[in-house]
Amino acid sequence: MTSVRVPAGSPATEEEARAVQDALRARVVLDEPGPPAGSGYVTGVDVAYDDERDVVAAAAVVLDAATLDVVAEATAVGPVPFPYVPGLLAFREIPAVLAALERLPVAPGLVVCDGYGRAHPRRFGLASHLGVLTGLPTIGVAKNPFMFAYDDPGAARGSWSPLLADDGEEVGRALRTRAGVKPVFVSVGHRVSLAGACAHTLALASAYRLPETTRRADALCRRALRETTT
DNA sequence: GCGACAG
DNA sequence: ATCTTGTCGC
Repeated sequence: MTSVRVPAGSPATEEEARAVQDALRARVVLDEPGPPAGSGYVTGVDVAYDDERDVVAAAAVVLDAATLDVVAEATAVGPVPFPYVPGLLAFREIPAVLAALERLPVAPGLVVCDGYGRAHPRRFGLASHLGVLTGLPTIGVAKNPFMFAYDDPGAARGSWSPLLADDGEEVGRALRTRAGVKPVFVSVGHRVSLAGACAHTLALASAYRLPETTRRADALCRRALRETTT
């Protein structure tokens, strides 16, 4: 199991963190369609915590988008760099995720994050942040709607409805990946269109509600956390 | 001021 | 995120 400690260096205050988001937001690229779904590599990233021991473990799992076979995986562990604050999740997860991505032996391709991208109070969620820092195409697939409104999409797999901000902007989509099951909440991160993000999500989530990428990354980071004794 | 609030 | 057993079902 590849594992490495993550370097320190995070905002000292919430105000500082919000300022970082406001500064980096301008670098998000929204006018690229992104790679086509179903081919190339797709990488899932996720993290698990043990606040008692002050440990965060991240995992990055690369899948062949056509077969969903695992191509490569990497993990990284380190101290929890930031408390959980709604809207500032990225500062808690990104240092470890970056370290795990750097340990991969192959280029990640499109990165699927467990959380939001554009669907964020300041339009700069975890997926947007990771995209800007790495330059990679990224999308966010969340299990719960944050502070946005939506109508329940149709019961059929593939049905969707817009995820709307207060000002009426479509910041993402509630996408039904399995018939009759609670939808997932998709938003773009960096260099991918919303339609493309949904196409990737649907291609990755045929057997279960969540994309295979996040399922694999979730299992791996939990295991890495369990096996960490430092 | 009070509550809501991705993971 | 995390605390947490057994159980019903494919």
